Amino acid sequence: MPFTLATWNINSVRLRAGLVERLMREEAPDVLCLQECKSPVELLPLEGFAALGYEHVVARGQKGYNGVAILSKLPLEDLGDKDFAALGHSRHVAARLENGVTIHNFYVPAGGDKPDRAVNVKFGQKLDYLSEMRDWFHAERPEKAILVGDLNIAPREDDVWNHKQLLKIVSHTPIEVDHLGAAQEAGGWVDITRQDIPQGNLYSWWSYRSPDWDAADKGRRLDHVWATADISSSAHSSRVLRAVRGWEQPSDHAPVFATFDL
DNA sequence: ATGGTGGCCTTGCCA
Repeated sequence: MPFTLATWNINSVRLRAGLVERLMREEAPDVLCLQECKSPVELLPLEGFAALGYEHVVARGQKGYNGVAILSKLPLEDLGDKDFAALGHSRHVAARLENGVTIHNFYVPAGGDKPDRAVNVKFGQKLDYLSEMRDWFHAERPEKAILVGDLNIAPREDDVWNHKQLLKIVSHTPIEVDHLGAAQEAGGWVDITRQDIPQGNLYSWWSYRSPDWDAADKGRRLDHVWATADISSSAHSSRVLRAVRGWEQPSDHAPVFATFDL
């Protein structure tokens, strides 16, 4: 049974519930993972989602910041959440589909402006968060699992609009890329998006501060779809829906899709 | 080196 999964940093799900519903109507992924919902779970606008067939929800939230949700047409079992780096933030939740596939939905800390933990606590928290992800995956050895989310790191040179210019910019520094790679390696995670689209520049985020984001195209690939090796060969049809970044009152992120034949 | 935009916890904080 093939199923299609999408990940999207929505930057306030209550403000953009209409955009979520539009994506559900037009693209109809079986599972839609959201980050930065910025809402307590009890205030999520779930009625409209359920009316479109997304009746199954596993979410964590808090007022104003962070928040992750898995909205699904398929039944979900809540597998809980982990508070990596003990931040007390809603940045992870996991669920299992009836076919036995586990889905991890992550919103990794952005890390502040200065890439130096001695002067920027948030950068240290980001690195610690990634180290604890690494340790957890090393202990858990995930199988039949998919990891998606806004990982707030663009690891490859062609994941950013200008590699050299961004080497000291948080999201593309070598130490962040190393930490992300260690977490990926520890879980045996395969980068599904790059398995399907191995060549060429690919972005999922364009800053609001860029006056003409589309023409300037100063993007970064911050949003990822990973899978464990045992199911990675069943993945195909990865794509970034860049046009969604151009919708009315958009999120600064575009959704990333993949399909799995399982 | 700086500031640019956007959302919410608002007159600052976070991304």
